[in-house]
Amino acid sequence: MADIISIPRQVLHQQVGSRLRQLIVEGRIAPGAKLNERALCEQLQISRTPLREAIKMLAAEGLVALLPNRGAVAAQLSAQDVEHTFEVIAGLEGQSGELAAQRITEPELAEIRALHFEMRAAHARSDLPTYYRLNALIHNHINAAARNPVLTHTYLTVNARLQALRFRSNFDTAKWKRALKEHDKMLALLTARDAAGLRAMLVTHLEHKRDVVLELMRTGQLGDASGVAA
Amino acid sequence: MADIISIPRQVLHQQVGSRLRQLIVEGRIAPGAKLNERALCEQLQISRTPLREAIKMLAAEGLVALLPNRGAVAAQLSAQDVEHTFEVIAGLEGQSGELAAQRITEPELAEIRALHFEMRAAHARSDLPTYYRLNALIHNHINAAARNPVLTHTYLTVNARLQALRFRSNFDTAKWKRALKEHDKMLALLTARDAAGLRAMLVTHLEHKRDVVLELMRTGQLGDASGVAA
DNA sequence: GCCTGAAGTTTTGCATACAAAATTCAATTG
DNA sequence: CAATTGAATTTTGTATGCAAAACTTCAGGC
Repeated sequence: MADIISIPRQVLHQQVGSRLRQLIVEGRIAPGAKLNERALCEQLQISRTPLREAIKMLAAEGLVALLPNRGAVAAQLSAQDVEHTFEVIAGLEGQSGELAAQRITEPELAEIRALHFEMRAAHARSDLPTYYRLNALIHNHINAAARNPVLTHTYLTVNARLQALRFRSNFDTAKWKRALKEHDKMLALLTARDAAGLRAMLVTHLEHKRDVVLELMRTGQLGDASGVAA
Repeated sequence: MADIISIPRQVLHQQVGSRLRQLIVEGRIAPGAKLNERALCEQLQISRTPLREAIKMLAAEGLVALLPNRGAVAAQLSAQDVEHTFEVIAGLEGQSGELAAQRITEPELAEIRALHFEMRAAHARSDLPTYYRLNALIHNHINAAARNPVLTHTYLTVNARLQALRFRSNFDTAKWKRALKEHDKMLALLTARDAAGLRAMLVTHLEHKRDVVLELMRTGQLGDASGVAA
């Protein structure tokens, strides 16, 4: 009999890891910000051991950088890092689209279509947060339809590093419309099970996303949702 | 002035991480084997704190699995895991080949060519260990020529999980010859800067490697270079 | 004979203690 | 007044201690 009463909550370092990951991805710990152990311990009401273990996990994921004898800081991507990361993400999403077109089931496709129209609705309302949420959800659903947990895990890990960047980026109307149009096309290609076409479309889509992010970096408009800890 | 005397050796958990990674990748800690903290502490002459931190890093890399309240075991891939992982590696190597064909310099190409002929020599001598070493080196050099550190890091991380599997796999003469022929082709495509062709060739090459590994798994011939700790 | 289960042992998970490195900051000197 | 040095403080890195969970062993019951 499995777990009637207990709810053996995840071990602490996993919980802490999830929480820290969330804080960094949402930008509440700003890129480059120092992770002060004592401060985080107090905030999270834990001792340093599980905190440090969690930090090591995030370091392996590339979300924080370890400075020997100087602790850890939230990863901060240079323009070059962003280019490199998007190049990898484009490859991963391209592959995931290619596989999804081959493997997706009707119900899965229906769900993505539903999300697609919800996203269009959010666009019509200029509801950016909802748009972002649905956009990410669609990409994740396509990824899931590729039926490859290793691919999904790799994608999520690499993508997490970009999430903090994109989180608050408002982009202009023309580019938003272009992104929408690309999503229309993606849906059509997925419906037609056009694997090569969807791969190409996703790669292009990601290149455009990259350009948007790079431009926001240049003009310094990235979401500094600072105000961490303490 | 930077580091004239000190040599501030890496922090302990990094060293331990590297060592453990090596032990697992080389199969000296067998897949599925338990990582006993006390035993490893004694063997490595360290305390449990840095060891546990190292284990958490390897868990994030996918080299060990964490069992709540039951410690960690070296990752053990099922046939499905192997298929999924090779699918991802094929994508990553394909992309890396595509980029390398666009970005490789003459000296880099010359070095790969040299390694290629060394590898052919090892084949002629039926020197499997040397063949493996050079084979891996060639793939790493192609990867490096893609000039994308994020891609390289992702590739190395995912590939590490397979390394333990391939490490001792002897494969039959026909398949070995086929692999050699594929390498000849790869070199030609790289010389011709045929990006799409090299991508396709690498994907095929990886599919063949996958089939070799899967067959070895089925027939139970995988290198159990067991004999860990103590 | 095999399952059950309870005491003892081991092992893991978290907290704390201690040591070394880095940072801070004020006093001193050029 | 700027720069520098060095003591005080903070912070990180490692070791150890303690409690809870898991495993082992062995006796007893069905």
